[in-house]
Amino acid sequence: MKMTPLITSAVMHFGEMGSRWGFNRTVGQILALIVLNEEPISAQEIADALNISRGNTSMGLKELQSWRLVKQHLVPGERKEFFIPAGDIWTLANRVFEERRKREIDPTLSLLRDLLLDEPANGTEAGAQNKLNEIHDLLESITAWSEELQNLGPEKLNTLMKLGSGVGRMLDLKDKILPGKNSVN
Amino acid sequence: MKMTPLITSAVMHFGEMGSRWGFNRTVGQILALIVLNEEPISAQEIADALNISRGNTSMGLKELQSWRLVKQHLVPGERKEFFIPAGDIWTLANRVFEERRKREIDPTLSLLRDLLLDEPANGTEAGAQNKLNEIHDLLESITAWSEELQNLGPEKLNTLMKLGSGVGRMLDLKDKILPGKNSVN
DNA sequence: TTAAACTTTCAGTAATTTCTGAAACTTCAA
DNA sequence: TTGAAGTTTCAGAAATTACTGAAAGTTTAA
Repeated sequence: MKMTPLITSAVMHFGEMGSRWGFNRTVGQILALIVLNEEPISAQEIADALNISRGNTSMGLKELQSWRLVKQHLVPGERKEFFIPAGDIWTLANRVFEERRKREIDPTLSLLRDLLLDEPANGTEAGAQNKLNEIHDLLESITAWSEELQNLGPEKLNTLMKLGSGVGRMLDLKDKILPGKNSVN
Repeated sequence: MKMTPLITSAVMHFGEMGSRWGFNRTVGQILALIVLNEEPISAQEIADALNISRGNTSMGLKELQSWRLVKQHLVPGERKEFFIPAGDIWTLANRVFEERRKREIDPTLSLLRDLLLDEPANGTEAGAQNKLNEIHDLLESITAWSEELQNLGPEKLNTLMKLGSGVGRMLDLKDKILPGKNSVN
């Protein structure tokens, strides 16, 4: 595992950004290293390349596996475990979205559902509940929509993204194309 | 400013989630309080309701203003400043997306652009650059797409989201509807 | 101008998160 | 079974991030 200047810059940057993406510095670095490395890489090599303890490496790898971003790769004849990305870039990005949705939206959705079951005790609470209801509906739309996009599959999703402003024009025409169904207002 | 049990639960939860959404506990709590409160609320009232120092409140409000999530509201005849949400729930969600994109994607995009300008020094670097290029393209698509969705406006965006699986069928037909333009492949 | 009413800043402290490294654990070959 | 080669765990240390509160700053009214 040779850390060329290019790879070093990228790895360091992914470390910096790590915390903004939902994991910590070393987890970000480990991910970058595994993705950018052509060959499977062992935990010890990672620890050496990044100058971090073996323990930290182990925990980082565990976390990345819980995010389903990296997976183990058994090399025949080798005792130790090697790691590789859990899929192509597209898949990884999807996984990050999905995991983050689970961590950032789902818990709130569930709390909001609970809070909306209670009868408002007074005018103040009624007003607050209205707001919470709006938030709830919005988060639910986002969740449904993101699931929708997921099972559209990469190719179609790509088509949709590349469509650009065409999507607006298409929406204007949609009632002609998909009569009756799903019409809003 | 009366903290009913309902409002308290919501505010505490938004505090917990704050860090996952890109700001810290008290910033999350302050935001929730301002959104759920019908009337404009002063910094002092916020500090009292949340049991946090006046200084912390001031910094939190500054941060929320930098995210363009809350704004000042001048009450005639009152010396102190009051705060209200910077828009409806929809607007706020949009702002969060936008700010997060700025913090989470833009810096990476800019680094990747730089790294891709360099000539690869060897095979390893060439391979890494390929990956980086894939990541770059993906992030650029996401950025372009999210801008696209933004200036679609709330109504159309809502239509699109509510369209559900219809979007898949629509894509199958798109070449008939928008001949020539934006065709992919 | 003064001072009251309010806001902001920031040095220091507190709380939280991350990391280390030694010990415990696992697996496998001999 | 033993021990070598590896992995994981976790208590405590280090680093980072958030918070307090006193002091400095601002604004307005008299």
